[in-house]
Amino acid sequence: MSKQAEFAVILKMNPMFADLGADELQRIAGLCHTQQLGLGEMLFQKGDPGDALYGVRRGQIRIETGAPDGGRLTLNFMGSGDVFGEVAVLDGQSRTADATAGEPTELFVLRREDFLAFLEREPKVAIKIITLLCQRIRWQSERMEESMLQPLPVRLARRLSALAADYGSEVHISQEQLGVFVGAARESVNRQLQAWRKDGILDLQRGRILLQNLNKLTAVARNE
Amino acid sequence: MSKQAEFAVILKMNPMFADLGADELQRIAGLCHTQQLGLGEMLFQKGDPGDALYGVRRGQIRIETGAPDGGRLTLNFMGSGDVFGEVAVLDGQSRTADATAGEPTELFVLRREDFLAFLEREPKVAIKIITLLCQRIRWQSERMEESMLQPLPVRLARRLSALAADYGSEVHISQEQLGVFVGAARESVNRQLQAWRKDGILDLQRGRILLQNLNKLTAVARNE
DNA sequence: AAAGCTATGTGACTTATGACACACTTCTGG
DNA sequence: CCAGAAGTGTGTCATAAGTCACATAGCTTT
Repeated sequence: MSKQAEFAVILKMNPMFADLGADELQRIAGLCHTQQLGLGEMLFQKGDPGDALYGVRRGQIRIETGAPDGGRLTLNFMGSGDVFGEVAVLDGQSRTADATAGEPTELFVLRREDFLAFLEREPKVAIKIITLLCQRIRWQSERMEESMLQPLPVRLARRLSALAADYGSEVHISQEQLGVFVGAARESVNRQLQAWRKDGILDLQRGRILLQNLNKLTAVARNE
Repeated sequence: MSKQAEFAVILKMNPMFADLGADELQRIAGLCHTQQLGLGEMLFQKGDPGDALYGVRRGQIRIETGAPDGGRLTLNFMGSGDVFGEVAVLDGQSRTADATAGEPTELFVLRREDFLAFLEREPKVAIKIITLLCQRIRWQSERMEESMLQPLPVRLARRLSALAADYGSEVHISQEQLGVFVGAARESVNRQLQAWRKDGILDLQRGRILLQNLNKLTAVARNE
């Protein structure tokens, strides 16, 4: 498969582009470049202009930010097939976090100027993008309000389920970072995890959580 | 002033359109119609297709929804100069609340089909709209997460300040509805308001709140 | 292997807020 | 003008979650 075709498939997986037609995606993918990064190499840092969208072809990118205590906190991992910077490519605002390669990595790059020129030539696609952004706005306003008001166990279960979807039943994350993700104190996270461990829903190891009963977890996530 | 020019001014006040040029706004305003509503008449109800954006020329529209207990809850008032349905006009999704006229009302109407046809003819405007939507997405994701985690006094102070900006120092709202706005129990709202009353920040009457020291209130809103 | 750092586990305490109960007040319709 | 509804004020209690303090366990660096 050509690089372009490969990129089109990756874009198709992203909700932001999923509703576009195959031909439109092909033409967007035709605008792409590729870029190599060595282990630990920095892709961009906080404050850099958002001048491109990236798709991970192979390797891993860590999205991280300086923590208040001076340490570093990893906010997210982007693995093969993940797309990030969809918003930046559209509005050009500066990056809000750092991105570095956690492994040797190859990226698809869609530059902002190329994409905007394309949208100007293809207003129908621009309108589809507008529709998708609107959906995202609605989704955000519904979810956020609802989600942050949920009790800790629900937020935690949702986050763990999401991580499990990406990384399988063995989630490699510290309880500290999990606390940052769900906006809770480490101790509270620990207490909830302990309770679930006693119920056999999961098991705990240093820096790792082993999901053993994802069904029960998603039941909690649904808050039923 | 012509109706079109009047509508252009109203649109310009809305952050969604504020960055557009005067000529572009004029042309968008040229697409508008007007509509009259008698007191209590319904503009649309929950579930209706979002086929238009509205600007209030005179009168008042109440955005409300059926409450779980069967009563009705007013989510927002739109007065002269307010614009609503900006997202619906772009994505056509169904309305998420009801809208009825709280007074005899005259509206500017910008129909979805007209606006989309315009955007297709003017891709540069479409791209500006995309940029604005992106800003809104960013603003939402930053604010929401932060905002819902604030303690009640901060959320309450922010909401009151916002209401004061729209309606002046005499805010006509029940403590019950204020509770819905900030996601808190009526009693908690009452206790906080009592505390502020004792500090001379505001005074309370049935169905009304009189802001007497907006500076102190905004200080609380900044959470300093 | 010793030392030391980082992550985890847990108890004690505090605080914010929701839930319930009830009294009191103001408004509104017949 | 009266009855009932709607809005408000307040006390009591329960609970979720943060904070602090400290013990323990597992990696890792000489």
